[in-house]
Amino acid sequence: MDQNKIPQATAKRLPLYYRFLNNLNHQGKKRVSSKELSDAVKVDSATIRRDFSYFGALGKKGYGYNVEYLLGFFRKTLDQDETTDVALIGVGNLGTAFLHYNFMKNNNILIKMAFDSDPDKVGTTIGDVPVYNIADLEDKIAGVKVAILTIPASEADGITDRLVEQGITGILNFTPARITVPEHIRVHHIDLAVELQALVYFLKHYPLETNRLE
Amino acid sequence: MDQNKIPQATAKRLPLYYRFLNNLNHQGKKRVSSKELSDAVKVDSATIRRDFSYFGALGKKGYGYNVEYLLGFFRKTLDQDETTDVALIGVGNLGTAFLHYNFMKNNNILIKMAFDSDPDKVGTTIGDVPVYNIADLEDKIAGVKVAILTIPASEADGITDRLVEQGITGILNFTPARITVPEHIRVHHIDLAVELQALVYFLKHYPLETNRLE
DNA sequence: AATAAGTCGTGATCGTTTTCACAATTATAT
DNA sequence: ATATAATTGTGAAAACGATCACGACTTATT
Ligand SMILES: NC(=O)c1ccc[n+]([C@@H]2O[C@H](COP(=O)([O-])OP(=O)(O)OC[C@H]3O[C@@H](n4cnc5c(N)ncnc54)[C@H](O)[C@@H]3O)[C@@H](O)[C@H]2O)c1
Ligand SMILES: NC(=O)c1ccc[n+]([C@@H]2O[C@H](COP(=O)([O-])OP(=O)(O)OC[C@H]3O[C@@H](n4cnc5c(N)ncnc54)[C@H](O)[C@@H]3O)[C@@H](O)[C@H]2O)c1
Repeated sequence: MDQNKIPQATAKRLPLYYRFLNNLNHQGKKRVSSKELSDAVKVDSATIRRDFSYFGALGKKGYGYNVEYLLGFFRKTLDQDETTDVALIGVGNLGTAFLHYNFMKNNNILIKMAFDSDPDKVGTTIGDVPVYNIADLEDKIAGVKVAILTIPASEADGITDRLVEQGITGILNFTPARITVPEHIRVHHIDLAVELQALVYFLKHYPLETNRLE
Repeated sequence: MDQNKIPQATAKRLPLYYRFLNNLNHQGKKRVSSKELSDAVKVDSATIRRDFSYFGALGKKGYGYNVEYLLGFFRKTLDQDETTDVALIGVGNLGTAFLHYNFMKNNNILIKMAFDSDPDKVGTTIGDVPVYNIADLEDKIAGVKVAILTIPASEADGITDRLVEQGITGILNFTPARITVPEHIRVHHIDLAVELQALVYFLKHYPLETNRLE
C-alpha cells in the first residue's frame, strides 16, 4: 500500500476533508483555499496545508486547490471506489440505530449483516440488513474484515475472540469493555459515557479556556 | 475549581480509570498496581502513574494503589457526587438509543429532557425522559448546561444558536456539521461515519503496525 | 507591464503527550 | 534480620502534533 508516512492525526481528518470537498463539488464550486476549508471544518489552515502536503503538492500557490482534482485524489486515497463490508454485532438500541442509518450516503462503507442472540431479532431485516443468529457467526461472516460491536460489555471478550478467529482485522467497539486482541488487529474504542463524562469534567475544570476538543 | 494543571489527555482517561476502579472495588479487590490497571484499560503503566501523579502521590512504592482510597479520590475529583443534567435534541434513531440507555448506571450524568420537532414524538416519554416540542426549548431548558445534538446536520447551526442563547456551555455533537460557537462554549464532536472511515483507512494503509487507536 | 493581493508549501519552533529508566521505598520470604 | 522482589514517582528524552512565518509563485488590477 502507500508509504506509511501519514501521521495518524492527519489520517483521522481525511474523511472530514473528503466529505466537505464533496459538498463543495456538489455546489459547483471550482476552487477552494485552505482558509475557506479551515472555516468550514474548524481545523487551522496551516494544519490543512500540512495535511495535504503529505500527499504531494496538490494546490497552486496564489490560487488554492482545484476542488474536483482534490476530490478525485482523495477518492482514490480513501478507496472510495471500493466498498468495505462491515458486520454489526448486537442489534439493541445502538445497533438498531446504526442499521437504520445509511452509512453509504457519503461513503464507501456498508453494514452487510448483523448478528444477535435474541430469537425475536434473528431472522428480521432492519434497514435492508439481515439479522442472523450469533450462533451462525462462523458460517456467515466469511470475507468481512470489519466489525462493529454493540453488545453488552460482558459479551465483548467472547465475541471478540470468535471474530478474530474468523479473520476480522478491525473492530469499532462501542462497549465499555477494553477488549484484548492480538497485535495485528486494530481496535477503535468509542466510549460514549466516557465522552460525556470528559466533556462535563472539562466544563467544570477548564471553564474559560480556548475550547473545541477533537 | 482545581488548578488547570491536568493535561487534557489525562482528563480524558479519568472516567475510564474511575469505571475500572469501581469494578475492582465491587469485586472486593483491595490493592492494584499500575501494571494491572494497564492490562485492563490498555494504557501504558507509566502513563497511568504519570496521570495519577498530577493529583499528588496517591500510591505507595512497592505496594501499588489502595483501591478504595483511589476510588474515593476520583469520585471527588470527577464530581461523581453531584449530578449533571443534560438535554438531548433530536429523538431519532440515535437519540432514542441514548434515551433508552441509562447513563446513570456508573455515572453522574442524567439526560433530563429531550426535544423534537415531530408531533408524533412530542409529549411522549422515552426511558423516563420527557420529550418536549423544540418550539418550547427556551421555556424548558433553564438550568441545563450540557446538550447532546442528534438532529439532522442541516438543523445543527440553528439549534446551536438557540442553545447558546440559553446559556448552554457544552455540546456533544453527533451531527456531521461542524458547528460554529463563541469561544467560551465547548464542543465535542463525535462523528461516527468518520470514525468508521478512519478505521478502514488505517486497516488498508497501516496493515501491520502497532495498533489500538484512542 | 508593473504592481498588489492572495495563497501554497515547508523549515523552524513550540507545546503536548508518551515512554524510558532508575532511585527510593515497601512488602515478602527465608 | 537480611535479602529479594515489587512498585511508585519523576527527571529526562523521545515522539508527536500544531502553528508561525515567510519565500515562491499565481492571479487580478491598474
Ligand atoms: N445505547 C447507548 O446509548 C449506549 C451508550 C454508551 C454505551 N453503550 C454500550 O453499547 C453497547 C450496546 O448498548 P445498547 O444500549 O444497544 O444495548 P442493548 O441491550 O439494547 O443491546 C444489546 C444487544 O446485544 C444482543 N446480545 C446480547 N448478547 C449477545 C451475544 N452474545 N451475541 C450477539 N448479540 C447479543 C442483545 O440481544 C441486544 O439486542 C453496550 O455495551 C453499552 O454499554 C450504549
Ligand atoms: N444513526 C446513526 O447511526 C448515525 C451515524 C452517524 C451520524 N449520525 C448523525 O446523527 C444525527 C441523527 O441521526 P439519526 O439517525 O438519529 O437521525 P433521525 O432522522 O433518525 O433523527 C433526527 C431527529 O431529529 C428530529 N428533528 C429534526 N429537525 C429538528 C429540529 N429542528 N428540532 C428538533 N428536532 C428535530 C427529527 O424529528 C428526528 O426525530 C444526524 O445528524 C446523523 O447524520 C447518525
